[in-house]
Formats: sequence, C-alpha cells, structure tokens
Amino acid sequence: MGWESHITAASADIDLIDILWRQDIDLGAGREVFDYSHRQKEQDVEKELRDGGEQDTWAGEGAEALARNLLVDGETGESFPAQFPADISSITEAVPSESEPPALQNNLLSPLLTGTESPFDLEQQWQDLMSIMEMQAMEVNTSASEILYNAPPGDPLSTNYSLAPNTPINQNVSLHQASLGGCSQDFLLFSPEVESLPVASSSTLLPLAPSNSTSLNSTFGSTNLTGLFFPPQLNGTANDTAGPELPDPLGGLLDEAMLDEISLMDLAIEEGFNPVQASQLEEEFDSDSGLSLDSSHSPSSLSSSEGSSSSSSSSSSSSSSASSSASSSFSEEGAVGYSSDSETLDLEEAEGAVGYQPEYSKFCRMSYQDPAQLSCLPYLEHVGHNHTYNMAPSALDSADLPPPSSLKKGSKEKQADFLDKQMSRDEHRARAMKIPFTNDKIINLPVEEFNELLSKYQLSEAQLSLIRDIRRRGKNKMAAQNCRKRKLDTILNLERDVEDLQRDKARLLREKVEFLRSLRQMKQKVQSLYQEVFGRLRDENGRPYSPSQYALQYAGDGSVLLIPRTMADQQARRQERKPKDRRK
DNA sequence: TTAACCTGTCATTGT
DNA sequence: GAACAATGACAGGTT
Repeated sequence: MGWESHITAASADIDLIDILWRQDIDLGAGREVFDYSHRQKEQDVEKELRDGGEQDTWAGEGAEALARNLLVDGETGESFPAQFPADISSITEAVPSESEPPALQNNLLSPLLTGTESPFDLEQQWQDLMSIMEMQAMEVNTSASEILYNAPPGDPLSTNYSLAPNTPINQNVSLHQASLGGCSQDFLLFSPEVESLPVASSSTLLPLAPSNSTSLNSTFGSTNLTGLFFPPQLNGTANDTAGPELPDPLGGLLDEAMLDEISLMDLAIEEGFNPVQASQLEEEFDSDSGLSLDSSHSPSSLSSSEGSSSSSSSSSSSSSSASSSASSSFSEEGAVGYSSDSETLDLEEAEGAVGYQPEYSKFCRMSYQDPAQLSCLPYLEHVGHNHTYNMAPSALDSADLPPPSSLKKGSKEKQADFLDKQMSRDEHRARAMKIPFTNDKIINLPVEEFNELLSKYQLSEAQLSLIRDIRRRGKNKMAAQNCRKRKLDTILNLERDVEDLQRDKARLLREKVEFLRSLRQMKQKVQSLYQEVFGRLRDENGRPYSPSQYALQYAGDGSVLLIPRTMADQQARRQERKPKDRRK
C-alpha cells in the first residue's frame, strides 16, 4: 500500500492517520528500528532470556541438587554422576586389588571391574562372554575411586556389593600359593606368551574355555554346589565373606531414577525454550554472521530505510512531475554501506510505514512532526518521508510543490512554521546560505557528481564550507545509524547464538545420559555372566573358588584362565608402571 | 525533576 | 592524501 493511500485513508480516520504518521519511517533511524517483527523479536528474545534466566535458575537448582551426585571433570568442566564412579570403586574393591590399574584391563577378566572408559566395541565383546570380561578389566584405580567417588550410603547396589577397603579379602590373600605354587612363574603367565601356553601345563591355572562350560558343570557338579560355596551376593544377594569380593560393578552407575531425572532436567532446559519463539528467531535471523544483516528483516535495513527515506523523500517531493534526477542518483548511492539495496528501498517504500504499526510509535520518534498537523495536510506527505537533510519543500523547485490552490492562506503560515521545524539545522543553514541544491544531493551524490555539481555554481567559500560540512555530517549521521543498528544486530545474534548453544548443550547432555544408561545395562549383563561362570567353577574337591582369591582372566586366544588374585594384582602393578615409564 | 533513551555530531582510526 | 566507513564519546531533545 502506498503512502498516499495511507493518507487518503487517514483523512477518514484521524486516529489512523496518527498511527500511520507514527509509523512513518522517514526519520534518521532505519526502518528496522520500527520493524515490528524486529522489535517483537527483540522482545521475544528478551522474554526468552528472562525465561532462560528462570530456566537457568531452575537448572541451577537442579544442578545444585545434582551436584550431590555429580562430579566435575577438571579437564572438560563437565559434571558427571558421582554414583557412577562410586560404582566403579565398589567394583574394583570387590574384584581386583585396590591398586588395580586400568592397564590390567586386557589381562584381568573381572567383569565387575568395568570402568567408565571401557570401549564401546561391545558388539564384538558380546560375541564372547570372556571378551566382555576383558572390557571389564578396564577398571579404574580402586583406591582413587574410593576416595573420589564414594557411593552414596543409600545406594542399594553399592551397599550390596561394595567391599570395605580394609577387608582382609582385599589384602592379597593368596590361597593359590599354598596349592598352586610360587608366583615366580605366575608372572610369566601374564606375559603375552601366556596366552600361547598350554593351559593344562600350568597347575595354577584352570583353563576355562567357553566351550567347556558344560563339561565343567559335569565335572564339578551341579549348580547346587554353587549355592554352597558361592556367596549368595554373587547371585545378587549379600554375603558376609564373599559379598564384598564381588560388588556390583554397576552399583555406582546412575540409577534409573537419576538418569531419568537428568533427562527430564535437560529436556526441561531445552524445551523450556519456547519452540515458537525459537523458530521465530530462526526465521528472523538467517544471517550467518553476527554482523551480517538481513536486509529485509533485520535492522540492518536501517540504512535501507535511510535510503528509502531519502529516496522516498526525493521521489515524493518530486512526485508531482519531474521524478527528480536527484532521486535517481540518490537511490543509486542509496544507503551507506551497512545494507541498503534498491530492492529493499523499493519494497520498504511500497510497504510504506504500515507494516509495523504497533511498535512504531515506540521507536519512531518524529522530533519535528506533529501528526495532528500533518494529518490536516495530506499533501505534505513528503514531509513524513523527508530525510532530515532533505531540502525542505519550500526550497525545492516549485514543480515539486503541490498546487497552491489546495491551500488556505491561514494554513500556509502554519505549514511554513511546521516545515521550518521539520528542517534540520543544516537545512536551515543551507537555506540561509542560499545553497542552490538540496541537502540530499549534497549528502548522497557520489564524489564525482558532487564535485561536478559544485562546479556548476559560483559558490562562496562560506557556502562551500557549509556544503562540505553538510555532506560530512550527513554521511556521518547515516553511518552512525548503521553503526547502531549493526551493534543491535550483533547483540541479537549473540543472544541467538547463546540460545543455540544452550540447546546443543542440553541435547549432548541427554545423549550422554543415554550412553551411560546403555553402559550400565551392559555392565549388568556382564556382571551376571561373570558371576554365573565363576560360580560354576569347582576345584578338585568340588568346591567353588573364592572370588577374593581367584579371578577369571581372558586370554587373547579366546580362552579363559582362572588365576590367583595376587598374580592379577602383580600384573596390574607392572602394567601400571609401564605407562608411567613411557611418559618419562 | 529526573532517568532512560534516541539521535545528531565530533573526533579518531582504519580502509 | 582524499574520501569514506566505522565507532566511541558526548550533548541535546524527547518521553
């Protein structure tokens, strides 16, 4: 809808006119300033920020509550459930020695020792139960984990399976030495060659091939014996002797409730962000860089509005007949670098000031305009679009002025006063100095054309000086407007980026929870399998092996060895030293 | 009257 | 070096 049509409509409704005038974008400020959607977006952003703050508060509370169960990763700064490591500690307490190093992972077959860092190539490992156990061997240092990740007292899993650090069982009690001989050769068993050794050749080792499980059962008796010698806790219930030895490796893992809690929190954080507003923001800001501006939506069009204002002013001022050459040349230069393209100008000009009514009054301050007055002077429409530096209509060619016949003499004076008020200081100066061309030309003409224009007139030094000042100030004015809009856009874009990052963080946190949950499930499976296998093992007398004295070790060839814990501990220490030496 | 905000302007710097 | 854009700082006007 054109501006004239607005005025026409305005004549029928003074209030509407007032609104329209308030919407007039022909101020120094860019149209973006008045852009309702833009301001709406701003408000949305602010609102969301406030909401975000509330969310943050809420999240903070949640985080605070969570902090009891979360530990902060010193390296990444990420917090993670403390229960998880606590579980690990309980696991390590029960199975290997307290100093069980991660390096043991490949050699010790203690599924209960699964560490948080265990690899996720579980598919392969699940192909072979023992392979899974190998993964479990990646246990964390027990003592450290005990200190750092003490499971909450109320944790059922850890309570059931955790072993007191000083439990004699953990004191390297090596019954195997009495029955299985010295340890000197045991070290050899842990060497890579061990795997190639005939299992049967070592009396200390009981080869346990997966395929032999059935034979084992047949050899060592029924599962009933398991109940006799195997601590019930190995099967899920506590036992005074063996209980601590086979703690639930998963006891420290996030329990379901906690995981769900985290998920819900994350979800709330993420979804607390109003999707509508989010999408709105996304639509509003499609500029990729913080500084880039969407000429059609973003405030960047300030310059365009500026340009539109100037062009519209010139065109409207010359609307009567001669579409001034000035307007054409001005539109060429249009707005200053910040944005402004002719299309935008045209578009905005065509849109008039209507599009963003509600908010325009807020941001469109027509310092020198009296809407009431203007509403009475529809032919002065160009005033509304007149750029601050545009020459006042009185200074324009008579052809640019509306027919005098349409004016009353009484109103003429008012109009003159009003127009005087509409003019900027430079316009007043220009008129006082009788500058023969408009400020629009002075400001917006390219240098060459500008100089050419000056050369056409005989101008005094004072006039030339004023013209240069007008040009400088005019350009700087637009530059300042662009600069301010750019700054505003930058802020808005940064706000959007913050929101995006918050969403990403929530998503990643949710994924992390999912991974931890699946890991816990896998550990539970491994634990049950380990217990099942270990519980079925029987010595020569048909008695079950004590978990505190023996452990299953997975060999690379797929076989499983039953080894004394002391061996495992020693091997663990040796492998623990290796990485340290390498670092040195 | 005052504070907050908007806008124009100047000075400066970088391109 | 001129022209210009960008920007911080300031002042004046408006709400």
